[in-house]
Amino acid sequence: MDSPVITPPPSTASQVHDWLRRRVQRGDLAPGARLSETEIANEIGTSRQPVREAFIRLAGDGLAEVRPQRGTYISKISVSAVLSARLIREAVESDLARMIATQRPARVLAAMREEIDHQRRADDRAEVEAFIESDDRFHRLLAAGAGHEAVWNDLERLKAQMNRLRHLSMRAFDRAHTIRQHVDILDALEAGDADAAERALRTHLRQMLTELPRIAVQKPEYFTE
Amino acid sequence: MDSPVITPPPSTASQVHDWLRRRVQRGDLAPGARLSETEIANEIGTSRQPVREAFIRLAGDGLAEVRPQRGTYISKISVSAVLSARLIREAVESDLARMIATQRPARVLAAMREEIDHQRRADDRAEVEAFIESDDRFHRLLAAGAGHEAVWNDLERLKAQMNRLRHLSMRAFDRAHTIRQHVDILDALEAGDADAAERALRTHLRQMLTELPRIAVQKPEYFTE
DNA sequence: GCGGCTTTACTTGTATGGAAGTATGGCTTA
DNA sequence: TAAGCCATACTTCCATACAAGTAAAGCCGC
Repeated sequence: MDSPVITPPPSTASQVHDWLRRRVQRGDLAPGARLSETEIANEIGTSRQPVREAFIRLAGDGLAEVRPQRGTYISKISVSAVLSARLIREAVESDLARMIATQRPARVLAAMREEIDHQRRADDRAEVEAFIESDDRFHRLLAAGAGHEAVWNDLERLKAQMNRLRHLSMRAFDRAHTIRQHVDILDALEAGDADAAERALRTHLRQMLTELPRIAVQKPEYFTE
Repeated sequence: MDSPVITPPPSTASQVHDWLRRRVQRGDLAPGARLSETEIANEIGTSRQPVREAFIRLAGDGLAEVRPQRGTYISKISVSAVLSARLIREAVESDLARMIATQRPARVLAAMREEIDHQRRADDRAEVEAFIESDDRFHRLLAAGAGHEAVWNDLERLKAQMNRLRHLSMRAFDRAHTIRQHVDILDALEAGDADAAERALRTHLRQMLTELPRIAVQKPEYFTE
């Protein structure tokens, strides 16, 4: 019998932290934007302390920088950090794809097919947020299918950097292109062709290498390095 | 002309954080150990607030858990987290090794050879800490050689979990074995044989798969999952 | 002896005031 | 006009007090 998991009621600080993190990832808070303990505290009706602690956690996520006596700012998107994160994802997901190609777990492959359908619908309706979430689930299934779902959580911090970029760059063309590449990956996995799956996956993730410069030129004030 | 990089004086909170993190990684603070804001504050002569903020950062590193109204504890070593971290490292370093094998940057290869000498000396003198540090530098050179040193920083959080295990498991036999495997890797890199380098590296990192169960049985109270 | 309640000593969470550092705009002075 | 000083209005950091929840020891009644 499973024991129920007892979770303590979320503290003010952690709620503020979650709220800020979501806003940063969605691009609602722009890179370089200034935050103020006092201002947010007044806004939500608490003292400065919980807000301050939320800032510390946000800095721990790499999404903000606290400069003593000067102010707290949303981190700009570091080009080199994005490139590193991308390289890591490519390496890890390649290995995961090879594992799946040899095991071909039916339920996971079916779930991936379903996500692709989901992405088609989201694309038709131009629902950007839903598309991104399904895209995330598709890649998460790679880890789950290989029996290493925990890997995905470890990459959370890295993905945070890439997610901000994705919210900036997502266009209708990109979505259609992404779906085609997902199909290529899944076809190779279902065929049990590890080499083809790895190639398709690396191609897919290298897409970002062409998007990054485009966005960096378009919104240079959002980037560093 | 390079401008000097201005770093603000380290705050009390960040100093406490650094201190705690080092102690956790060296195994000085055992997994499951209890921490107290008040106790540490009195010990170092400050108020609870900076200590508390150091706890928050430590929790962000995945090295502690703050349980509201109950206490703060050093995280136990999560078996699944270690396995995930290992899998990620294997995937990433394999790719890095392949890059180096094709480029063969002379200075980096020489530096790696030097680190191996360093490791031999540390092994002779049974200097565990020095050995581990050199081991770290050896692997870091993989990233640097491939022109992606930033990757290594991104893996810092993952390595933190593995480092604690390494401090628990390090024996004279392991050190000698590690050195031999480092030589295998470097030989393959210098020969420009990407496949051999990848094989040697994966073999090396899979060593942990045999060490983990041994330690987990020996000190079960340090582990979860 | 033993189950259950109460007290008490802890824990972390939040509020608030002041200290110290930084940036900015305006004034002074040449 | 322009350079330099200075007051002022911020910022984060730290200290302190109090609030609220937890856990364990001890007492009480049976």
